[in-house]
Amino acid sequence: MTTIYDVARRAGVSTATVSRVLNGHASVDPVLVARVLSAVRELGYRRNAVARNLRRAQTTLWAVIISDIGNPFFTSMVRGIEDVAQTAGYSVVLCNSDEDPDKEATYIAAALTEQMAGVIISSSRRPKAAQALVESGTPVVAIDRELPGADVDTVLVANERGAVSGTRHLLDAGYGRVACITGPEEVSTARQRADGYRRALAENGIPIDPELIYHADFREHGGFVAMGALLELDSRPDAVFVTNNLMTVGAMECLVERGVSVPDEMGIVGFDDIPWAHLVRPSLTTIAQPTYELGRTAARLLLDRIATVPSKPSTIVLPTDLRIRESSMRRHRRGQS
Amino acid sequence: MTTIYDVARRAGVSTATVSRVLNGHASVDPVLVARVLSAVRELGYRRNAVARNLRRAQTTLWAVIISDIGNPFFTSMVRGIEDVAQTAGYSVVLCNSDEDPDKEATYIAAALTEQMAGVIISSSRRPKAAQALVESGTPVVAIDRELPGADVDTVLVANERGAVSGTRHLLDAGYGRVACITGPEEVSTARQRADGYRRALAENGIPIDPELIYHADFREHGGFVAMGALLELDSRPDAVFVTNNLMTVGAMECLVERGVSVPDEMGIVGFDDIPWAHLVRPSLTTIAQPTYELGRTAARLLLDRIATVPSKPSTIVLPTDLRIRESSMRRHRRGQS
DNA sequence: ATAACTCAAGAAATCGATTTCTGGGCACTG
DNA sequence: CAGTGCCCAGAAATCGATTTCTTGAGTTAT
Repeated sequence: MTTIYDVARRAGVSTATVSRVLNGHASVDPVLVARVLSAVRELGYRRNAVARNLRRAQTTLWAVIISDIGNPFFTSMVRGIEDVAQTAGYSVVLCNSDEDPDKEATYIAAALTEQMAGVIISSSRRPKAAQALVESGTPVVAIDRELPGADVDTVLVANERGAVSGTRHLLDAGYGRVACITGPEEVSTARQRADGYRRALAENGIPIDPELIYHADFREHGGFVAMGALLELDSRPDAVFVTNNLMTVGAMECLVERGVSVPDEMGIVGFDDIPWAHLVRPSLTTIAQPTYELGRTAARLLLDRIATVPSKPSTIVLPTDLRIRESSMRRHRRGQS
Repeated sequence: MTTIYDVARRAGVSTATVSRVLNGHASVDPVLVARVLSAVRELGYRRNAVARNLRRAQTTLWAVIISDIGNPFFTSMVRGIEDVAQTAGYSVVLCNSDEDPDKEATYIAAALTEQMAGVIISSSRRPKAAQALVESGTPVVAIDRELPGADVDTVLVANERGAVSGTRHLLDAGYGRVACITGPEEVSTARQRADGYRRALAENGIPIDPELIYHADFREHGGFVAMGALLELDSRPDAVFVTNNLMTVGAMECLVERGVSVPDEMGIVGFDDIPWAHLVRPSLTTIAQPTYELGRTAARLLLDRIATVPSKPSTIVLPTDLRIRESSMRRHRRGQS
């Protein structure tokens, strides 16, 4: 491995001068610049980023901690983050916590010991580890989910409002008994979307039936199980609002398996679009989120935070978009069960 | 930031002893061990990984370079890699090249300057940059696609064989004029899968019609355009074999838009499963790949390569699995166009 | 013409860990 | 009891860059 010393020797200058040439922080005699640059070229020198990071006490790495890399919602978000990061000269370390607080803590610890330049996190549950992050002074941005107990920059979508629009749409379409499958109570998005569901019912003067609200795990299987449970109820719902994409798919599978026809016997609206929602039959009505934009926004906030430390954390809320497709369009009005 | 010196002072020992305690490389008086550990705890000391990496001349980071983070095939693969990496104490840096050789070169350079412990790469096109990687002695594993001009550990699926099975299946189902939409010629998977298509035709004594082989870009839009072009042919095909998942989706969209009924007017088989293929109507017949296992295997190869440098690179080929669903099951035999 | 100042480049310190080198103390052996 | 080894812990070197400090040459002003 060639080092800066090799370059300095070959160019007949000191390492300080080589460093100055490479970083352009001070003026250097053009003759020496040329000598250094050609020495670099001849030796195929590549500077050791680890040594550099040590001296400068920071890296060009961002940790992005998400809870499920298998969910297209997160990958689209990551892409948005990545695109901004790369143009700003940062690389993204992807950390998949799988909704496991221990795994998440491990990654946060790694971000700290590796001196990462910043962290973008969509936290599962209540992480005490995140406290340490914030206290260490590492720039942090919460994305998609609030970071409980930490005052940091945050990018969210209008969860409650989106949920209201989806639920209201089901009611407007003529469904009378609308259920809700939501995520773990500790997760802010699960709570807010369920709140929106409740508000939409309240606005229509419909009493809330706790039996119709089911907490699952935000995964496909959870949606499947939840849907099954709802179908077993004595007074079965005729529509369901599902608060994330994977659970929506699981619920659909359950309905297909049991031969419940959508949208006639059961209307369904899911929060967050899925790729190819339009190819699924019946095509799925969804509350789409600006996933890519979510990532870009978080990344820009992080850039700002890295550049200028002292300023109050801001929260940005992006709008959702109700995409009406077949799964919520009952063709024949039937007697409500 | 507390350093190892702070810990040493507090424990009344030298930094060497602290290091020995923390790494467990040599025996240390249990009394001192206890003193060091309690000093660590009291100070909340966290070792600086950057300094450590510099001294040890290697990091605990893997670069995973893929060509499309939006493709569920790659994310599932990444998950497999990640799961192995984490249990072995490595973190994964995800690099999304977007099939852009320049972006890819940038990432490879970063992997080099950051002294990453290893690289797993699914290369777009012919990267000269990859040469530098291999020459530098960085352990490299090629995944999904061969790395042209470099002799490295490789994990692939049985592309040609899988393509043969998919094409043969279409012929067996009674389709007479089968087209093929494949990827860029420079990508090994695109070539091998097209080869499989040709072999299946040859085995059935069907002449290859070059008009029926379309090279697109492995993306959704590419599949859409390709399908459109095939439909314009004077003697239109009655089935199509598509060599990746996103292009399959694009082709389906085109067929839906033009009102071509699948599978009656057009049979379709896609390489690589898509999530929710069973919810799409008609459900898609696919040649499924063991994506997660692909990732795990590559990660294990990389671990081996890091542990024991000198050994000949190996190539592992994993099997594919034809999943027959509706899109290739013509219900009524029609006259071939 | 000399003092004060500017500026570029080299020498050396520094970042925070690991690892080699060194020396003192203890045990075992002849 | 002297000599040889061994083991453990501290001192110091080291990784490869950046950055501060120092020096000397050249410039400007009085």
